[in-house]
Amino acid sequence: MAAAPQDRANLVRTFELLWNLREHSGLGRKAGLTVDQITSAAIEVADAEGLESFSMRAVADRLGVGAMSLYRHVPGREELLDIMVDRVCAEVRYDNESQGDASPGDWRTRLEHIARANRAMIERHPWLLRLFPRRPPQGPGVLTKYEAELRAVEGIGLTDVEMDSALALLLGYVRDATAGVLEWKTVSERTGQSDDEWWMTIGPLLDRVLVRKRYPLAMRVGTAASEHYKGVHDPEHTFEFGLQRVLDGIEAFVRTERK
Amino acid sequence: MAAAPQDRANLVRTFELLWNLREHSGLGRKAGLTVDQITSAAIEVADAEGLESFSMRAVADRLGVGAMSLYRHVPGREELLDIMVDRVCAEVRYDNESQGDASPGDWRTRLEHIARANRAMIERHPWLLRLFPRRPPQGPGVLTKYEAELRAVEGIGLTDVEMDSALALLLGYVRDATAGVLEWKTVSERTGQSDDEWWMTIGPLLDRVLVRKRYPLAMRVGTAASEHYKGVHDPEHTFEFGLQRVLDGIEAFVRTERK
DNA sequence: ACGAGTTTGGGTACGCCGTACGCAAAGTTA
DNA sequence: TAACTTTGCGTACGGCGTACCCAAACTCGT
Repeated sequence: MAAAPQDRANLVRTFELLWNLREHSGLGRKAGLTVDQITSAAIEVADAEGLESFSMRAVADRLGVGAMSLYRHVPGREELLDIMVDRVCAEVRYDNESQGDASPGDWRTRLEHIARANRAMIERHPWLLRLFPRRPPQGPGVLTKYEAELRAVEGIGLTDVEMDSALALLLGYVRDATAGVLEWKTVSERTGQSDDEWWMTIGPLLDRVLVRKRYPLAMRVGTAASEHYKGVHDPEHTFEFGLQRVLDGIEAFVRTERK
Repeated sequence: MAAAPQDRANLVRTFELLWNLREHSGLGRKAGLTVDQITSAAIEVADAEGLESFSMRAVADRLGVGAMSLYRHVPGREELLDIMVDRVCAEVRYDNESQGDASPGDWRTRLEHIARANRAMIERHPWLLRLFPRRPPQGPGVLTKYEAELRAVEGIGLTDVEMDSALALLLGYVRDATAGVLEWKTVSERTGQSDDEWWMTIGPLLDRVLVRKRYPLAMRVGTAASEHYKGVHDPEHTFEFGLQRVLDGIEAFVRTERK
């Protein structure tokens, strides 16, 4: 539990990697590998195979190099994950709607845009879900994204801490809801079992122990929710439901603070 | 990605374990180990050492048995985690406030109680956070808890799917907010670095790259939020802020549906 | 041109992990 | 006591992160 000086050194080095602060002396053998290449390959592996198949060896294989070569450029696996997070945060852009050209009071539209952009980011890179909770890497990608998100709630009558809390609430919801959508919609990432097969197995078992009588509400609602997700309704609809509830909650607070 | 029959067999076996459906033939050597003992030891290990130190060997060591003995009683690591989840869900009790003896219309108080009970559960067992998103094990603990939570929102004017969505919204918030509290409050579970040490290292680095000018909002709000968490204010306050926003959002919806 | 110095690539190895397999110990039943 | 069933668990395999170390590739001073 003690803080090893090694940890601190890695933290500093990762920070320098994130901000491109390390200058090359010009001496020595030319690097055939860059941090950017490693990061790209790592993201490709995680996107394609999932986090549980993500390993230093897999990343190295994809680059056609030896496993230990990666450690010349990146402190370790955990730090590489931080760099990956910063990179995918950098790829989300709040170009128009969240900026000043929308009416300044229309923060709700801006937050909706932010919510959808974050959901899209997670759907592009589902492994992000397995990384939370995590201390966010303080790189340019994360900070730019955070700054843009703060601009969306700036000047609507919240204190600094409330702005942070409101954003955390919104983005937390997006993570959770997106996780729900991904969990139910597609083949399960970890077990390799599709949702249908899962219900086909578990449903009869539940009947067998007569839990319908002991858990009437759970069975009724569970079935309804399951049907709902299975495609009769749009999973989009469920995401929107919670999103509007969150925004309503923030809106109610903004109004009482302003009055 | 194909569904191995092995997975299905494990699913069935785990279900039988959860519901105590396996009867003993009476023959053969007496079992010196029970699933309950294994589950208890496993929870103790995860509580004490964290999920990253949780391993089959560690659990076996705590029980004073060989590692492979566990596999006589439990299909594998993943299934043991499912059983642990069901167990800790069973230990949360919604005794009084969330039941019918409160006024039937006071669903908001009931949901607050549920939120706090779930937060307490996560704080007792922080490793739960690393398990989401996860298909919930359909055991007695999980189902009892779900049933009780549904009773809190039954009959207030929501459809079945909306009841499920509202609960998912609330519990998702609780997970996220509790993760935030734990992340900032105590020594970090994974890196072994305390939050103070982290800021001591990262703060000067941020200054060095002059990001205060490029990310004015992020720096201002980040500092404010950090001070807030560090103890000037109660972390309880932040949890409550988001909780009330979520409940406001649900309340606004309930009202419009009823009118 | 050439050795010295510096940096990179990566092979080997160690200690973890989950767990398949198979055998010995311990119990019941005939 | 013999046959059978169930449990405990030692051994072993393949995979992981990564410490260590040396050779290859490059620049520079001479």
